[in-house]
Amino acid sequence: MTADARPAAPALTERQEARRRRILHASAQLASRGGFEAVQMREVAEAAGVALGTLYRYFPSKIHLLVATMQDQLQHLHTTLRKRPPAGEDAAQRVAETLMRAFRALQREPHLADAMVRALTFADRSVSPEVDTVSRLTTAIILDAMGLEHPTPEQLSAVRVIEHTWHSALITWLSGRASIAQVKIDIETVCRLIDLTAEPGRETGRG
Amino acid sequence: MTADARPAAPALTERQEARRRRILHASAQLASRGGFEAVQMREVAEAAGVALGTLYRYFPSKIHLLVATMQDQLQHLHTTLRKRPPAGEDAAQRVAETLMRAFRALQREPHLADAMVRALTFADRSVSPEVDTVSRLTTAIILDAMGLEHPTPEQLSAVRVIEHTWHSALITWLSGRASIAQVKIDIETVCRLIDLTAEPGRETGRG
DNA sequence: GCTAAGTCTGAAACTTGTTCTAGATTAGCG
DNA sequence: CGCTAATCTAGAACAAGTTTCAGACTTAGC
Repeated sequence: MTADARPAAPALTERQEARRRRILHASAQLASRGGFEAVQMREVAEAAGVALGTLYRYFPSKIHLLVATMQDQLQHLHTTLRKRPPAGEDAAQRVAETLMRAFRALQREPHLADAMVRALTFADRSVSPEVDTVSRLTTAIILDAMGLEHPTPEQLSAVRVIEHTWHSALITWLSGRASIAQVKIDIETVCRLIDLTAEPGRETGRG
Repeated sequence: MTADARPAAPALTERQEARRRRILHASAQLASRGGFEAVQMREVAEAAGVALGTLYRYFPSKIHLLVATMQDQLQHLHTTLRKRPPAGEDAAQRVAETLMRAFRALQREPHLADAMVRALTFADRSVSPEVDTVSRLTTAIILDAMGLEHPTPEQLSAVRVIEHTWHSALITWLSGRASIAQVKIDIETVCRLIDLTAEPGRETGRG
């Protein structure tokens, strides 16, 4: 039911788990201040109270660190959303509402959003597993909003396109090339794809 | 009619124009070999036969350089496409065909694609004007394929979403998280939005 | 408690993007 | 031609991500 994040994490000790959390916390904190550039590995290490080498043992690159930070934040969001699910009439509305809620959360911490999203789209192949985890989490959130347990391939395509739009629209907003209103329009526009792929007469069986 | 690229370029001399071209050529060459990482400013400068300081006078950062490289390549593509426009029945087909043609071009130089696309999405506010130019060029290419001179706001939204999908799908392909087939499906999926925004009975007035 | 293996620390070193400087070259102009 | 301002060159210097290493500390097994 729940998406398992780490495939073969070799069981960290308590102190190691604490270190990991301190690192992620420091990362998010620094990112919240000044975005991607403000997350400097030496500063993260110092703020987390670990040596630079240790930081690199936990997260093999700055990109890995920030993608893990995003994973963390997304998990929070997912939990929050499950507590208060979107209330829209049809699937498209609920997905749009969900994404707009996430967007508003990001607007509260635009620098953090900058660091996480830039890392996510800049990641190369060496970060693929971690980026994939983020992607699966995002997919899960969207499917939740749609109220689907067993989506058709067509619906999965629509969800992928929605994710593409979501990431890229965030990028344009973060770099100041699109307004908040424009991001909203883009999200609503792409969500119309959901109506296209909905099989008529087959409503959500969600209780 | 044609999109003007440089707003206030202070009229380069012939030797300067030649230098600029040598730099862009070196950039594309190095990018073709090894992607984003292989474009090292010192190497670009050496390959182009200019001093490092000069390179930075022409392009104030590696990102600026790669975005300019993309601008260059897109201009080629636009010219090519105008010579052999897509032949599909309706607008959605023509746009999908156009993007797939561009995609095949990128597949021939995957490393170059990597460098350009990663730079484009990683660019921060300081590169906004240049990224915007690329975006306008892309929009022009898509509108050409649709055969529209005066798109409605709704249609522009669809085009923006298509661009979002295009960029983000490329990213997933470049980082090995999506197959060529999947990119094709995503493009075709998002192009269905065009049908949604087409006003019935109002066909292209293209001669 | 003792020891071997693994982990963490502190610090230096290396890489590549970026900046800076002093002197040489070039362009435009009288 | 000779002057002046702008541009270009070579190279050092700096910044931040990443790697490396010797020695101190933890952990697990005995």
